[in-house]
Amino acid sequence: MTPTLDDRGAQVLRLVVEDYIETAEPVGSRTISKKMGQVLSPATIRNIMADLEETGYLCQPHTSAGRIPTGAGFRYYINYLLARRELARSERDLLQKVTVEGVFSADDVVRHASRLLSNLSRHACVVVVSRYSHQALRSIRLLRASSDRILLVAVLQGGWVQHRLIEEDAGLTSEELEKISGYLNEMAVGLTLPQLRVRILNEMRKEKARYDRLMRKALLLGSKALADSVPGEVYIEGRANILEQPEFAEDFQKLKRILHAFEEKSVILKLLDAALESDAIQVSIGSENPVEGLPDISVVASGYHQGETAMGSIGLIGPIRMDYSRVIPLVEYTAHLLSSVLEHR
Amino acid sequence: MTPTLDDRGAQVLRLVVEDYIETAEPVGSRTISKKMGQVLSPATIRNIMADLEETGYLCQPHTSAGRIPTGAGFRYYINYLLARRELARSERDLLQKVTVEGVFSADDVVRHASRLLSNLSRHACVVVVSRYSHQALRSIRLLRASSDRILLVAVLQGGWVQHRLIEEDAGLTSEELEKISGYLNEMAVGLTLPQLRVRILNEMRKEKARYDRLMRKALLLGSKALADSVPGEVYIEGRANILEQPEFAEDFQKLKRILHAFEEKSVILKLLDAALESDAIQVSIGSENPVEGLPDISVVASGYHQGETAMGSIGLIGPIRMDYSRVIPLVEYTAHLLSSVLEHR
DNA sequence: ATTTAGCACTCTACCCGTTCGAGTGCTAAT
DNA sequence: ATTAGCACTCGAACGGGTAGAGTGCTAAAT
Repeated sequence: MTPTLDDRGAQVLRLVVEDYIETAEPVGSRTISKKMGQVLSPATIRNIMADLEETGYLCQPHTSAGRIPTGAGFRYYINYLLARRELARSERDLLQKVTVEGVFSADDVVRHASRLLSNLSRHACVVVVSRYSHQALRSIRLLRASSDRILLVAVLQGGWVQHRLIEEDAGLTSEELEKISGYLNEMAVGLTLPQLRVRILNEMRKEKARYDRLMRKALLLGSKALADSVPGEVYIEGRANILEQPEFAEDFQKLKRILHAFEEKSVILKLLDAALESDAIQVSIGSENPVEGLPDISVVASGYHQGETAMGSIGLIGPIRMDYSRVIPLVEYTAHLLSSVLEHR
Repeated sequence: MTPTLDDRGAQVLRLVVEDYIETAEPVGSRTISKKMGQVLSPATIRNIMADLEETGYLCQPHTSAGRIPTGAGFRYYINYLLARRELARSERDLLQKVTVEGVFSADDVVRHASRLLSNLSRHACVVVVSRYSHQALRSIRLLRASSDRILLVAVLQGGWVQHRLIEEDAGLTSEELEKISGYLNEMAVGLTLPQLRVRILNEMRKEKARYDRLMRKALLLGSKALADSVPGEVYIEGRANILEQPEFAEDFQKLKRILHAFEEKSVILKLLDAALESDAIQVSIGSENPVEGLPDISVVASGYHQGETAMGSIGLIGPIRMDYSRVIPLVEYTAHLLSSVLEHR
């Protein structure tokens, strides 16, 4: 889409969108005329609005109501008209404080950030941690968890911690376990989890593995632990903020659909999918978003990364009528912050 | 409260409660008369109902409506009239399968159970894991997490895994770390986390600690890691089920309060508090429940334990109008199941 | 040629009165 | 003690009438 509107049309569109974002009510020509300082009369505005309706940027819920922006209207607004409101110092400080201070695992950091972001924005905040599998291993250790289970703990580049249980049939003494653990660790350091898996499968075929019982055991346990891939995590904070939006208070069906979506990881992943790879902020409005059955919500999301590797994404989920001028810088700043905090771990 | 009702009164109360549970509508005398096989006419039922209203077990939303049970009515029903419906074989099998099968950490087990229970009951399910601090340590290990952070991993009796990061200023070689880890482990096995804390503080005063640098380091790291107590976890599944209840669909304020409560761990903990210590099932109805501002919900919960130690509680949260005859056995069975599964870990 | 005042028109939200039906309480008969 | 009968009450549902917000169109003004 190219900017096809003249100045006046664009300004009216902008004012309509902004008023609608504020009030959630259809906007009339009178209101806009006033906002422009009476430079143009309501009648003129009406003409302009009629044009905007023809172009598809505005629509009327019914004949004698004001106008509300269409999806295309919002899209145009976001692409060409949006004035980014810079974050207040207090907001930046708060976010910085929460993410940087304290000794937390990377999971905790993104969780805290998510919580705070949902509070600041008054929307639901979602964080996806998807790329455990791209992180190099810093160390790996086997511990006895019970008489027939072993716990594998992996510390990844950047403070992520993974652990999983492995069934173990043959009894191993703790010295043997220690030794196995050492073998695995030596093999693993610097590799990602999928790389380690490949390496283990290769080693299993080699000569040496045949003769060293403990090495054989180590490979076996390793391959067991890595058999299925790591799923990643989804954290959602501030779900209840959805309830504060008047558009959902009125339409119970929409509300239900959204809250049900929050219970399904896969749906959330789909919603934030576009933001996963890119660092740029992604805004998907209403029917643009990749999940059918949720045409009424808007997602503002951005990927965050650790060094060169994309690690996941963080985003806000709310009504189409979001305060983008505030929300976009918020998400952007938080994503940057996450990236830079994670870098130094 | 003692059972103060004659047979007829009790039967009518029971039928009113059961009909109300099913329909969420006020129940009229006609309906009850039919349900009793026309043994008594509606007029007679009306008299009985009027009595029940005087006693405080029923009330009318307005003069010409049917009756609905009061809190006291529900309480009487649960205490004296409830016929437990045994679980279907399929339900039991399903629960058993989910909790027993697969190699999962204890956290995963309670999580799965919670998810399934919420699906079976169509209510929101909450699990509290509160008693990490009562579990004896099976092993403890220090791993390097980054150049200036160390990861402490603790495996507790019964498959619970805890890990936390510790800041570490002085550089330690991996051999030294290994040794320190060994010291700590020796000290820790068999103790609970708070016990270990006390022990460490004691050791720090002793002669030996003064002269062995690594031991001193071990104690220091240990005390740092245990400085603050372990918070425990709260998992909630099936929040959206709340939306399916007609009483909340009508009253948006109630709905908001409940969903906001779900975001606050402390509120949830309060709600399940009573169930934490006891193994018996706890039912708290409406205004009985310990959280003010939530007079419209009912909590059915039970503690679960591991061996002799209370580990946490699992419960369902729904409208006062819950199908107790089904829900109570469900929660009870699940709690038992959790206890027995965790025992063998 | 553009803007604007004026006006008729449209549609919704709201209020109000009516009706309908479900359910009650009371009384008198069984 | 029970029940049939009946008058009564109340809320939900329906319909008409009104007020108000906002429109589109037309003709006048700039």
